[in-house]
Amino acid sequence: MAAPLRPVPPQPAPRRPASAAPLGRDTSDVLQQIMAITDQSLDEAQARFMSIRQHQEEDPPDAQLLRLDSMLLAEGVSRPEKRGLGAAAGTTATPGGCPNDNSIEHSDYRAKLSQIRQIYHSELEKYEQACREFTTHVTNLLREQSRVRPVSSREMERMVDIIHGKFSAIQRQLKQSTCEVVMTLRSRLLDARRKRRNFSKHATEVLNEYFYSHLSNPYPSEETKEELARKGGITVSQVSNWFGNKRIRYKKNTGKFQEEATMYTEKTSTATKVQGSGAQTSCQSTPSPGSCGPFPLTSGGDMVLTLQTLTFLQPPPGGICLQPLVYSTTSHPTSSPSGDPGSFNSDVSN
DNA sequence: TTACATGATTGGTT
DNA sequence: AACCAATCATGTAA
Repeated sequence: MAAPLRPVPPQPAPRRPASAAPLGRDTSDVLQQIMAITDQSLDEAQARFMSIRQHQEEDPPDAQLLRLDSMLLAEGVSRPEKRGLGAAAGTTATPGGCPNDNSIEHSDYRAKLSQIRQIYHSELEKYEQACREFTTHVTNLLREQSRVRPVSSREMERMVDIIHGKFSAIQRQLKQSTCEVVMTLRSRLLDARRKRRNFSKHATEVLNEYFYSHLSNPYPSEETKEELARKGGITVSQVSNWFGNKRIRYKKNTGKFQEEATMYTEKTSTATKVQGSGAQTSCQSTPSPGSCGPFPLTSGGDMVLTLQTLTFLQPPPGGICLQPLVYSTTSHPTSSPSGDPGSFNSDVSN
């Protein structure tokens, strides 16, 4: 008979508004709805979610909830609207320097984020409303019961607390899964590596021309990098990356690049048919004494060769001499000394 | 689908 | 900070 109300199994509230989602619906439905926004690899996210969820039951929830809240806030999900844009995209740091077209991907990201935000808030709203209704329902029940048995206000409060606890657990799940989805989305849409695009042909030409006409010292100065970046329509970081990759790959397999090298040196050689007198150094700022450029010369470099193409015909025993032994009497601080940037053949000696 | 090319990232070194 | 070397992840041609 007067059975005290048990820690109620969440029953549907009596007067559920038509618009509200069914309260008894499993939260995984909500997860699915949110996750459907991002099209793939969400099984993984969900799996992670599940495992986190298990931990969650052991861990003190408050700290975790705080973390979730702050993350959702940082990602611009918690905030109802606007500023989500800046908050979301603003935190996106692409260390290597982003190509200038990433705003497109960012807008894609923001669009999806906005969808997530909408669903998140509408679900949150539903839960809150359901929670209120259910609390009212239970309170009413207790009041009815109080006619047949004494119901202390303490008991009332306790029941309300229990209900709120249950609902906040559900909300926590919602927050957790939203976080997961946002992270997945971020990594998919904002990770620069995933968006790699090959440079335009023109950019590659610009870079190659410089590289092969400065084989002795393929280390463009900051100014030169900027110039190359401007000409190729890419960023300075991309220029640096490109030269880093190029040097290492050229060094590793000089033979593979012979054809390319010949092509570019011929190209530039036509521009500087005559060089002669100045033996216009390629060996600016030599890092290691006795050798020219970053790729050590094996034999002290007493021979003065100025034909770049010879390099390709005669890879050094060590396999890492990029450049024919070009002697430099005048050593420049870095590449691209006076008037160099732009005219990549200024120190080509052929 | 696979193999190779290539831009970006990372960790270590100088 | 710049660079190297290894590696990752994507683009592309066969």
